[in-house]
Order: sequence, then C-alpha cells, then structure tokens
Amino acid sequence: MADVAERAGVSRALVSIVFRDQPGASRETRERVLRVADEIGYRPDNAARLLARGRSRTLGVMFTAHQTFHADLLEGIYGEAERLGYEVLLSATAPGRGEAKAVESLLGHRCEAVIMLGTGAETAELDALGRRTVAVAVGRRVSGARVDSVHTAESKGIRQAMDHLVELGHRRVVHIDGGKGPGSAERRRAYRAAMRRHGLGDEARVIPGDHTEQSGIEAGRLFLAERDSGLPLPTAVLAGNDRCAMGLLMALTRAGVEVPRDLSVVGYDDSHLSHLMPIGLTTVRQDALLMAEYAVRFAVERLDDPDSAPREAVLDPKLVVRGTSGPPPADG
Amino acid sequence: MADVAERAGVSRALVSIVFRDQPGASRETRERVLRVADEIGYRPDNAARLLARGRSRTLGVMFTAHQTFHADLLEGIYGEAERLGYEVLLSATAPGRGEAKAVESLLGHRCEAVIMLGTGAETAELDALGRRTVAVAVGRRVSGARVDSVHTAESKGIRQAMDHLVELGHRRVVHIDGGKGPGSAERRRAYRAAMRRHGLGDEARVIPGDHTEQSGIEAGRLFLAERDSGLPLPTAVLAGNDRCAMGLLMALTRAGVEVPRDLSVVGYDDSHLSHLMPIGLTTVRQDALLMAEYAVRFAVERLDDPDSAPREAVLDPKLVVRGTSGPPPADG
DNA sequence: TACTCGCACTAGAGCGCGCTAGTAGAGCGC
DNA sequence: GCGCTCTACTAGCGCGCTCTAGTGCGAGTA
Repeated sequence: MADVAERAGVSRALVSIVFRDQPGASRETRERVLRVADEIGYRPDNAARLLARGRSRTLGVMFTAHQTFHADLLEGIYGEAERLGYEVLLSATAPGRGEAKAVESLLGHRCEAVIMLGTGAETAELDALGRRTVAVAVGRRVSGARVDSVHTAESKGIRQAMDHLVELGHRRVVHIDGGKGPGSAERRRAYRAAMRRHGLGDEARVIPGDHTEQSGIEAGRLFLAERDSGLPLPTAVLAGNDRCAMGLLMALTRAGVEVPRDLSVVGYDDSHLSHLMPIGLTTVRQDALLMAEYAVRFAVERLDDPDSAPREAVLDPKLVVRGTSGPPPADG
Repeated sequence: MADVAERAGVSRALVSIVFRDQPGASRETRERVLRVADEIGYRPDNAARLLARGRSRTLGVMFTAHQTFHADLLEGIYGEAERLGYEVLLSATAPGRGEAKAVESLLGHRCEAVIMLGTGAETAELDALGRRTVAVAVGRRVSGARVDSVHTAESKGIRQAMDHLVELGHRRVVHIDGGKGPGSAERRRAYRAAMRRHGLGDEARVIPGDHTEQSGIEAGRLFLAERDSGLPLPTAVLAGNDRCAMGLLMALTRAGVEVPRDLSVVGYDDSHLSHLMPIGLTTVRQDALLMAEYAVRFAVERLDDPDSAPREAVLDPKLVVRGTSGPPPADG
C-alpha cells in the first residue's frame, strides 16, 4: 500500500479511500492509483482490513459435505449474501470433523455470523453459540435458544405426503426416521398424527434411521428380511429425506421389489437427486433458494440489531408427485 | 488480551506465549492465564494474529457445490491439513459464481495456497495464479503452468474400461465428452486411442457434453431420437463422469431401454453415487483420499520451498465392475 | 567473589490497513 | 482585502496480536 501511494504520488490514506470506493478522491487520482496498484499487483490485505475496521462483513456457513440439499442452499446463500454486501466462508462437517470444529473454524476466521445448515446440535449448545455470536439454523426448528431459524412446515409436508398415499389406497405406511437430523422430530410427529387422523394409528411404525443413503439401505434390508420370514411388506414408505429414500430404492430394486408396483416411496427435500432416478422420486419440496435468502437476511438483520428476539421463518413445503408413488398392490 | 494480562498480573507478551503454546512460561502462570482468559471469555483474534504473524497457515479450497466427488475429496483434505497443522477454508463455485470469484474470496481471506478441485481454467490463468500464490490443481493434468497437480492416469482408467467393454463383445462404444471439465481431454484422447487399438477406429464417436447429469440426459435423448429414426443404439457408452452416467441411465431407463441388457454404461470417479443406482454403476475409481493427501502435501511443501519446480502426482485408477456393464445385445 | 548460563518474563516495534482530525488551495460573495 | 465553504488530500493513531531484543534473578562454575 505504501508502495502504491509512493508510486502514485499520494498518501497512503488516499489509496485507502480509493480502494474503499469512498468519496474524497478526484476522478484522475482514482484512476492513477488503481492503475499503479494493478501494475505492482497490490491487493488490499483482508486481515489488516478486518483488524482496522473492526467488522469483517463475512458470514460463515457450516454444511455437510455429502448432503446434496446443502449444495442447493449454498447457491442461494452466495447469491443473497453478495446482494447484501457480505462475503461467505464455508466450513464442512465430515466424518472426523464435528460441528463444533467446523464452527470454531468459522469463528476463528472472524465471521460475524454463523449459518448452520442442518445442525444436529442440542438446544443448549445452540443457545450458547447464539449468545456468543449471531447464529441461524436452517432446516430445523429451534425454540428456546438465542438463534434464528428457517425451516419448512414439516407437518404440512408430511401431511400432504400422507394424504397422497392414503388417497392412493395405502394403509401400511412406514416412516424411516431421520434420527437427530434437522426436522426429524417434527416429521415423525406429523407422521404419527396423520396416521391417526386417517384412522391408521394402529398401523403407525417408525424405523430409526438418519439422513444418509445407508440408513435407507438398512431399512430396505429389514423389510426384505421381514418379508422372507412371512411378514407383509409395507405398501408405502415415507423416508426421512431424499438420500434415505434413494438408499431404500436401491436396496429394494436390487432385491427385485418393483417401485411403485410393489411398494411406494416418498422422500423429503426435492434435492438434486430426486430428478435423477430412472423413475423420478415423489418427494416433498423445500424451496432451497427461499430458505437461503431468509437465512442470510436473518443473519444480516440481527447483526444490525443484535438484541432483537429470535425469529423463525416457516416456509410451506409442497408435495411433488413423481414416479415412485402409486396404488398399493392388490393384496396389500 | 490486555485485560487478561492485567487480571493475571502478567504482560501481554506472556499471554501471547501461553496462547501460542510456546516455551517461556512457567506451568502455574500458564494455568493462571488460561483460567483468567476463560473467565472473561477471551479468544485470540485471528485477524490480528494473521496480521502480526505474516502467515495464516490456512489452505483455501475451491470446489463445486454439486460435484459429489469433490465432497469425497474435501474429507481427505480436512484430514491431511489438520495433520500438517493447517486450517482449511472453502469456497464454492456455483451458477453465478465463477472460479475467479471463488479464488479471489479465498485469497482475500489470506489463504497461503489454493487447492482447486476440478478447475476448468486455462493454462495461462492457472500459471498466473501459480505465480501469484501457491496453487494445486486436483483432478486435472496441468503442464506449462507454475502449478502442482494431482490427477489419475486418465488413459489407464479409460483403457481398462475399454478393454472391459471390448472383452464383453462391444464394438459400438460411444464416449460422452466432459467438455472443459478436468481430465476430459485426456479421457477423450485415451478413448480414441483405445478404439483404434481394438481395431474400432472407424466406430469411434465422441458426443460433446460436460460433467453434469444434464449432459447425460441430453445424450440419452439424442440416442433415443437416433433409434427412432432407424439408426442403431450404441451398445455401450463411456460417460465423462458418474454424474453424466447417472443422467444417461435415467433418460434411457425412462424410455424403456434396459441397462445393461440393451446398452452398457460406464462412469468415471466412483463417487458416492455409483453405489446408489439400483444396479451399481460400473465406473473407474479415483482414490479421493489419496488425491486429497497429495494435494495438501504439495501445497504445504511448496509453501516451504516456493521456487521448486511444479510437481505432478499421477495416481493409478481402477475399474470397478458393477451392474451397468454386460454383454451387448445379440443383434448389436 | 565474579562470571556465565538458563529460565521466566517484559518493553516496544511493527504487521497493513481504516479512520478521525486536520491542512492546503480553489472558488465565491461582499 | 476578508472570511466562508467545498473539494482533495495528508498525518498519524490504533486495531489485537507476534516477535525480537532485551531485563532480572537464582543456580552452577571457576
């Protein structure tokens, strides 16, 4: 910076003004400074900038590497953040790298806020984080913590899916649980409620799982083992999310169970994956773009007014009927 | 920091020593400082740290949000970086956010090196970047640029896949190109060479595409349209990568073309996806973990010795035969 | 005793910027 | 001529830390 100033024949302060696009420099000086900077390859140093300014205008985003829905969200986050003049830093959770680590990394790099995609953290942990910094949880309902949240009305989505299945004639509808995954508790509850509402309370069955393909595969194996020992297959399965649904589909199809003839499958997320099955996945769409926008806006607005009450955006999901759902088999 | 020093009755310098885990502080002072820091919630400020230290010990990683193979790589990168005492910052490319932007963001945050997963940049751009900072390209061969690279021996992988297909009896093997995607040029070349070697030079056919599901879908549509106008289907397709293969599979299966009975499909990457098709995808495995380790090590070693010549790690890929490849139809 | 040595600790410069307070000079009215 | 304002620019402190060059002190050595 000093070099630039000297070469351009101005003070360092003026160079600073030029690079911050602030008024107080004439048109020609501005151009001269920029030209000189370009010549000697000067680029303002972020660390020093942050230090001097006190604010980083950077949002940290924690996500899970293999969660395809997160990739959808990321795109939206980048867009909205740019529009509002914020930078985005990413930190992934992965096997061997827990949420705490990912968040520490973000905070260590001076993010002013942390947006957590699909966190599985306890309310108390979230609250602690929310008190230490600005935090937004996406894809999960949070109550009693100093954290904004953006999620879809899980119950509505599940209800739509259940109505769809029951209308097709299904009765033995099983739910594969999402474990501690975001939204799981609500989905489970909504599933139970819907079953009751349709007079199928006795048929309700929840299989523990999580939001990975693996848990879908395991559930599939379980069903097959049950069938082999004489029990009937469910006629429809409501998976915890699309990845789980994909795993289930794979396990079933490999074993010769035909979807949706023998069994219907419904996912949740409408992630990229959903279009890609040979027969499209019937699923519940969450509007990733809109969720991303809300998340960023919540973070930014709370930065401007840190003491406002935690907010919650609840978006309406929408059932997308594709090829994996159909009438139950005649003997079902 | 000053607060901590005062409360603990020591100088700021000593607090610094304690937090950097450096020798020069007695056991009890160390504990006292840490206790005090904990009490008042002090955490060292990264920006100031970087500024003062001159080094950030942070690696930047550019990746593509929806590229599942990148997620595999990320896990490996985090692991190896941690082992070597480096932090990792992520920046995604996405629609509306090009590579240049992603890289600028990383550099702006003081990453000492940039690891680019699957870059489509020109050699000249890479060279310019390599001169400005330490850069490593993963998944793509780079020559003539001041950049280290890690990739698999594309030609070997393609050759294995082609040998496999020809051995099964295929002759009309078509290649869907990966466009400007990493490794595409080599794969295309290897495909042509393999066809010639098998005496099928006249049958060689490359369809332009890229590394997305969409391009697989389009290729599928093309094949189907050709079939409808009386031309024969290819008997096997070598896709640019797994995502492309998935798209192709979807398009074909929907149209009633049965894989591998009517047509065989081979992918490239052995990403997460490959296991998930109802019939597993025959594909060429790239060892993501090993690639990640090489990438990180190259970056770190070049930081220690910036003037060393660019290095290249070429790993051996391995054909993984699953369910999408079989003998060609009798009339093929 | 006088000296070196090692350990625990401190003073203070400096990292590369942003920002506040201030200056120089041009233009204007009276 | 004077004071006034406005624009274009500058001096220099401070952000929170690291790091070099020290100081002081007790133990070991000649």
